[in-house]
Amino acid sequence: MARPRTPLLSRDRIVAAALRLIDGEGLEVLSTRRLAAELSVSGPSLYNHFATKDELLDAVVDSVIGEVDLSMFGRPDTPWPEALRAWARSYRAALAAHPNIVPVLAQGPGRRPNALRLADAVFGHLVDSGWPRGQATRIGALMRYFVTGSALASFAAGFPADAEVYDAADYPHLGEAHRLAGHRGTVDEGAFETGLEALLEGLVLRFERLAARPVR
Amino acid sequence: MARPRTPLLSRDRIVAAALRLIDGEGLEVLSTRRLAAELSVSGPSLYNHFATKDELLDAVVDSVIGEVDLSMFGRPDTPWPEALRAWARSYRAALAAHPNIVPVLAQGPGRRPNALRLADAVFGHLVDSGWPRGQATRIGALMRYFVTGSALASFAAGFPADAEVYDAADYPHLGEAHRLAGHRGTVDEGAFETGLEALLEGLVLRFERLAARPVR
DNA sequence: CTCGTAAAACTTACAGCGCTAGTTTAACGA
DNA sequence: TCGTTAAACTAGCGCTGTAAGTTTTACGAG
Repeated sequence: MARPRTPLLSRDRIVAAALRLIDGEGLEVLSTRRLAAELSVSGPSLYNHFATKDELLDAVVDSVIGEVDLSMFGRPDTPWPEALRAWARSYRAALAAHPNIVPVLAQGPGRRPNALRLADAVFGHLVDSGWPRGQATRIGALMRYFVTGSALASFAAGFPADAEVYDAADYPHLGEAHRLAGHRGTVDEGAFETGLEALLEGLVLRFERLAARPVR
Repeated sequence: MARPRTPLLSRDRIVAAALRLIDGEGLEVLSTRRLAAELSVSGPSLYNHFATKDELLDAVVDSVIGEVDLSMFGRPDTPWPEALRAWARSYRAALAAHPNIVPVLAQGPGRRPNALRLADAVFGHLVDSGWPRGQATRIGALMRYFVTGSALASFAAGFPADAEVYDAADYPHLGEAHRLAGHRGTVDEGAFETGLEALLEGLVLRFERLAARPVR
């Protein structure tokens, strides 16, 4: 077939179909052929819209980043610790809604539009709140480390559910670790919330120390 | 050729060669054929030692985790904040020494021997220091989130070096972001250290609050 | 020592992968 | 109208992980 009268594909259509496939069946299922079949076209047709499969995956990642709520940064009266907390939760929720794309998201450069928009919002609010620019940059970075790390893989699932794995000679403190996998949601969520609160508390202390001496 | 008189391969040899190849040329270069060629054998021979390529990669990951220094947890007189700090730095350094395998490491379950040994050491030291077991579990998890997140991708490299990308209408606060990529090392390292200190400070506050009320 | 079994190497081959090159037709603008 | 560009298809390439079959060696039981 030659060029159709009405376009069969668009970047948005392709991205949405790819995300649906990845969410529904996993990242490794996303081949160009499989995705094309979902869109009732042939594999190479995708290359009319994306130069490489990686470019397509970048666009999928950016659409997920676009789901992160940034509204808390648009309210100058919202204290930065509260804004960071709300944002980190929204960020993690967006990633949790699409766990299968997170490995790509966590690894790749963040340089696409929604990622830059996110960085701009966080950085802007911190600087407006009084953080020096260099520190604000670091906070943007470290929060990304923490949130993407927490969304990437389940900590609890890393422990086999078979109690016999934990030979007391090798792992003297892991006698109860086989129970973790069965509480995966609460363990992982609890760790995220604990870490988030610890980070915020630590940053508040740092901010107060900065406020107690001249801002340069 | 049939079975040789002296073994050509062993799991350790295969893992070491795989890590060398990944470190030297990247993860995507590691095909079974390429790895086999490095070992002067044929691709399918690897399957005598590992059931799948994923199992091989798991073993490579575990060898990297084995490089993390855990000695600070063997000294009961070392305060837990100092032990966590030293460990997090060693953990990140081990990952920084092998950046190309980090995506696999960060994503996969941690259930192999060295990963369990690491978890045992951290958990054990925290519990011995007075942390309740549930909290100690969370701390082990959140530290993993943070360290692997920080080692996974450069934050600074996520910002294009071309200043024209940052249209002030879209990104009003990112006027200087094009400079980040040129300071990649110091930005990323600084963010890690800032986050680590904030985490530890926050956890110290939490520990003191726990100590101020009955331990259950 | 013999013999059956398991193990470790090789070769051949499969199905699937991302992507290129070439062809056909439609859209677009001069 | 016509040349160029764009979007779809087909055929095909080199590469991927891995299965199946063959050959030889190691091992342990009898």
